[in-house]
This record gives sequence, structure tokens and C-alpha cells, in this order.
Amino acid sequence: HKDEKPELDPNNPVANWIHARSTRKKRCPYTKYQTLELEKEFLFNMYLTRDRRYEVARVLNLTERQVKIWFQNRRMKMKKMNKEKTDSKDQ
Amino acid sequence: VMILRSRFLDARRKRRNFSKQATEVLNEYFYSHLSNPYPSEEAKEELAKQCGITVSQVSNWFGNKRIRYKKNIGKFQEEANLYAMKTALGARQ
DNA sequence: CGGCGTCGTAAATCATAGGA
DNA sequence: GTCCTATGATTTACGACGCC
Repeated sequence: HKDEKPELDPNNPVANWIHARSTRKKRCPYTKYQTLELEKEFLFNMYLTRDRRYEVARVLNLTERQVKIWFQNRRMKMKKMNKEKTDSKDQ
Repeated sequence: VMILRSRFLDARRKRRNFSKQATEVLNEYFYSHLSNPYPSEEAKEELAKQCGITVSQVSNWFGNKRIRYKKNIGKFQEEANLYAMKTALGARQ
């Protein structure tokens, strides 16, 4: 018989998996205050203007990149919550 | 009706470990796709149906399983062998 | 091209179920 | 009930790719 799929290394099943780069910043949980303020801002508007992003980052001592990503993640969370709500209603 | 609804919501609020059969199904998929344990959306839906859980829960399960397996392959060796054997036996037409 | 959008995920962490 | 580990869910941080 033949090897149809490239089973690269049976001793290394993990070799082909997705791996985070070593340069990735370690996850750093935000404080209650930071999260609360971010939630308040999200309630005000789900999408940030550049000025608001700068201001929020400055006040919470986060980078603009962190604030941008927090909003992206928060929107995905909202989407997931809405889906679960409609799914349970529609059975 | 309100009682049933609230009971249902309460049941959802408390985390429960998945049933033995559900875990069995998920592990069978995981170990039979060990070189690429990333089920497609369609596969996730099928697994969710078989296990009686949501697609999100299937995604969570695979995410947790991949990282925990990778972090300590040795700890899962026995389990891996068990499911490899099970798959091999089942594959004999 | 740059930058922000979503989507799917890694990895760490949280919360607590469950069993000794 | 206490202690501990396993397990399911949530939280940061990216990579890949899309649109404008």
C-alpha cells in the first residue's frame, strides 16, 4: 500500500500544528478598573475613533494596539453572545 | 412555563463535565486526526450534534485538548494508544 | 500600500466540578 | 467538609486574509 497523505513525522504529531511565535507577548490580564473602563467605552460606541483610542490607551496605561485588539475581541464576544441567544430561542 | 424556563437557564449556568460518551466521540476524532486536529466548521457541527453540545463547546474542547496534549504528550500517551487501537479495530471493514 | 475589519486560534488564566 | 487536579470557559494577542 501507499502513503497518500504527508504524515510528516509520526513521532512528532504536533509538528504540523499551529504554534504561536516566540516573539508573541505573554497574555497579561487587565485590572478590574481597566476592564470596567473599556466596557464603558464599548457601551458608548462599539467602534473606536483614532482619537478615542489614543485617549483610552493613555488613561488606562495600555498601548493603542492593546485597546484596538480589546475592541476587536469584545465585538467577537458580543457576536457570540447574540448567536447563543438566538440559537436557544430558535431551539 | 416560567419555572421550566428558569430551571433550564439555571442548568445552563452551572458548568457540567461532558458525558462519557461525548468525550469518547471527541477523543476519537482528536486521536484519529492527531497530525491535524482542526475540525472544519461542518465537522464541528457534526461532532456537536453527536455529543449533544454546542459548536462553541466543541471549539473550546479542541482548543483545550490541543494545548494540554502539546504541553504534556507523555501524560496522554496511554489515552492516545487506547484510541489509536480503537480506531484501528473499527477501521477493519 | 497601510490600516482597521473579521475569523480562528494559541496560550494563559479563571472558576469550579468531582473525586480522594 | 478539605484539598487537589482535571476540565470547561474566558481572556489577551496574533496570523491570515478581506475590504476600502
